[in-house]
Amino acid sequence: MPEKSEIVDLLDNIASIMEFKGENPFKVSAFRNAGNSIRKFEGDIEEMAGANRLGEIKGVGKETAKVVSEFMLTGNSIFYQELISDIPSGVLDMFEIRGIGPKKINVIYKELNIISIPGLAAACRRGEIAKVKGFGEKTQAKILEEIEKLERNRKFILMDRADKLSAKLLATLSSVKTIDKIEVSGEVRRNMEVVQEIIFVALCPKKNAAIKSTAELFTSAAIDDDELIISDFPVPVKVFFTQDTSEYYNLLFSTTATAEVLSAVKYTGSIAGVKSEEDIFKKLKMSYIPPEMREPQYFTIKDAAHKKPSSLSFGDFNGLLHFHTNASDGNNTLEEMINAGSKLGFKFFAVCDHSQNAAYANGLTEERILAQRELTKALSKKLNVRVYQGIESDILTDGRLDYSPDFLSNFDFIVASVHSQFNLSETDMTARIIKAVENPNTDALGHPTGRLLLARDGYQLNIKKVIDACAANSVAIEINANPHRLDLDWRNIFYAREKGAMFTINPDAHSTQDIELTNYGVLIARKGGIQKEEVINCFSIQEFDKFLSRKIKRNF
DNA sequence: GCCGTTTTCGGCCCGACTGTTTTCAGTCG
Repeated sequence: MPEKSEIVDLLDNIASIMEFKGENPFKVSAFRNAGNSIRKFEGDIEEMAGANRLGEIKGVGKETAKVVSEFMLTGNSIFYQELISDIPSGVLDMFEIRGIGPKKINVIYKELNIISIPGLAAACRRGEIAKVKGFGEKTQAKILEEIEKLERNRKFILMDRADKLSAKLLATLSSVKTIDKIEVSGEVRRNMEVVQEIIFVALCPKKNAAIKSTAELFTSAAIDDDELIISDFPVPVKVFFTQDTSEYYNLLFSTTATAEVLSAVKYTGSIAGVKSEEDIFKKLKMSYIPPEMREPQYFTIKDAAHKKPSSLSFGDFNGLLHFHTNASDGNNTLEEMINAGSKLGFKFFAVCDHSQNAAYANGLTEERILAQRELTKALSKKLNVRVYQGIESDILTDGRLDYSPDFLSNFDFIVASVHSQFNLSETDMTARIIKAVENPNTDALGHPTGRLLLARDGYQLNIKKVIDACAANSVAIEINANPHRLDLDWRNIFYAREKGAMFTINPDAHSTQDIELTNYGVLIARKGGIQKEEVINCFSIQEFDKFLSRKIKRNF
């Protein structure tokens, strides 16, 4: 049964290809809208399809419902297959290139007869693209740059996908009778934000039998000595087998860290006679380092106290601080978000919808904020939880926050974020963000670099200067827990902690399901050794109130 | 293609940005 995201992708692909073929733009957006409706739909899609009720979802009509139910039943769509039947597959690949869309791809294919990404890259290098009407030198350079980025990024998957895939694989591999013990290793074990291979280490008394029966579970599995390489998934999966306990821990240790770190801890080869990873550290005459901190940056930590492993967990969280509702671009009402958060153990809430400048996200006008403030008061009483009136205020191009200074003091909690004008110079962007951080109304800096992992680089920024400003102004630095962001990058956590900065770990939830994304932020925070005392979400209500009142007396 | 109805046909989100143009098309969020 296809996942919901696969259904949405199918409808999006159909829309793009129709656009490429010059279909009626409204027909195109009908497919795109149907995809959006299904993405936002909270009920059971499978059940709706089974009961022939997909058409009841707003935005899904007769035709789109037909495509979806066929796809769910057969994993295919004849409509889609017919649509792409006369287009070379290499042309379809071009839709992944950022910066060019269906119209430009059409020109590339029809006028230049280019039918693959490598062919397009070659034409760019020969300078042929710049000569075409509607294109130019800059577009040509941009296409080439994006193709190169795409080729690099193709080798990786995001943390959430790796997490789910490795959990599924672990369950499968654990069911192999000849495997006594198996653990995930490598990048997944180090809580890496992007992953290019998934590694397991297996202990098995009958090694060859275990390798053989494991290989049989997969379509494409190659045996290389004591290692199985499985190519059934978006990234390679490697399983290392051993029948020796000491070797098992050596394998776990050596496949967890990179060569750079193994060299830093002077691990030159298997250490005999160990019964655990702790034993290996003892033999290396070092104190234990948890897997997620086994990174080169660990060895640059100046304050010995910061080397302490983090015990931070989802259970430490009291405050759900940066989330959206259907007042701006979220899917759920404030009440639904609070109820869902309460069930997960959150005790106080700061709704942070988009500010008025964010028109694309239905940002709230002053009038609508005042209405939301009444709602927060009513819900506080009704649900018996503390609800703060927050905002994710856009940082305008000149560094001012959205709304007038007078009106800003109406908010209890302000996350300041950049959502526009990404292309400033490093100097201008740094000054812009520092100005926002120095604004006495700002409580937190949202997704500090604006990066989208495997998709878009962060803006040009002197991150250290920004961190300095956050620390100096008691502004919490966000670790945005959305797997596409995971921003602040964990590599900058060490510097931020050194400067005494506070952190806020937020799901940036746009639906009730998103709240649990907080977990990915926790995994990232643990890489930097962050303790719960450094995270404002883990404060008690009293401590959080104290944090809010640290600067100015609010109007509330 | 979907929706809604003043129900079987007409309207469908749009502004910013970029790079290409010489007044605008394509892409993105």
